[in-house]
Amino acid sequence: MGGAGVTDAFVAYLREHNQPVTGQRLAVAGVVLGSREHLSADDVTRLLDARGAAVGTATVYRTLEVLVKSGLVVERDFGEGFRRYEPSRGMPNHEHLLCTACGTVREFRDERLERMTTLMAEAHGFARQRHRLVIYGVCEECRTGKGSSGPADPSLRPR
Amino acid sequence: MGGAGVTDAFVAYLREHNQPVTGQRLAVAGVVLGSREHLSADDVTRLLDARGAAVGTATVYRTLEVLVKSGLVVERDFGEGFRRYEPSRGMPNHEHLLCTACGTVREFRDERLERMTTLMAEAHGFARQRHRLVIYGVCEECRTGKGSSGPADPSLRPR
DNA sequence: CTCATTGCAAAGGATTTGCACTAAT
DNA sequence: ATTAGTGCAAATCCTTTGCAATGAG
Repeated sequence: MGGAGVTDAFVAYLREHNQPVTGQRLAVAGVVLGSREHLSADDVTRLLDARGAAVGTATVYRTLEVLVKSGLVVERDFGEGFRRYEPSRGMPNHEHLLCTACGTVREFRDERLERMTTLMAEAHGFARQRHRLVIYGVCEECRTGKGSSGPADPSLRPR
Repeated sequence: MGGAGVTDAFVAYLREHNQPVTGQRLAVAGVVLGSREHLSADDVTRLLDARGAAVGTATVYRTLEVLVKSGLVVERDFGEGFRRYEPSRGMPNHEHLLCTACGTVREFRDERLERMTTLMAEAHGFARQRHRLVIYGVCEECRTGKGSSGPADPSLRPR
């Protein structure tokens, strides 16, 4: 299946911080770090249920927080009313494209934005910390009617 | 004070749509349309209370919805966990700068972004609908320590 | 008068927290 | 053994909804 030891870095992080390495934490980390999607806390809970390794809601949230603090996962808010989590992979700063029809998220990088937003902030006396760009639109699959290549996992969307 | 008839357009809208023109609606519209801030539903409620014209929470939300539908007000979500509302004024599409220290919002326009985001979306097979750019940073006042020129109204922030 | 709006309180969805219980070290 | 994590349920926060009372046209 692929993701053999995707959680290794997380285990290392926990050990370094003298935090217990529990089965629940490994399960949550495995799901988030092993996914290419931008999962919501609920998505994670559901995937774990489906996988037969149910974890309590509170623990899912608490573990996501630890993952974010470890730097292995990034928290996103696309204005949908809930947060999503994605593994930090290599791509440091990237932008998002959100399909308003199926909810799929595509990411891409554009170096210009980094510099542009810094200049824009300076022009208004702000010391830039970060920026968030989300482009809302309709993906190719939704436009051409092909219900294929979407989120893939049925237990994810629709919400 | 300035805003004599800022709600005229709203009254016209309500009449055109055969909707009752109530005191509460005018009060909410007066606060939102007459403000230069990006108010939350709670800010609106509090401003009305302070103004001695208290309006029920549900009515505030319902009226904000009508204002948004009328096109006179725009709804924003800066990922703070709640929504903000701002009058549509002239500025059609603009970006936001949010001070992570005091919560102040500054807006600005940059024509390039419109075209850029359209191209970015197309490059990934998306039909662009809109975009949202928020630059997070620290405003000049907060950096220089001067607690002046901030949100102005004490009943607004802190939340 | 008649129907839509209002206000209050209950309902909701996402996320957090209190606390007894269980497990990691 | 100790200490921290876990689950469940209760609690929060923002927003929505049900429903009787109220007010606009």
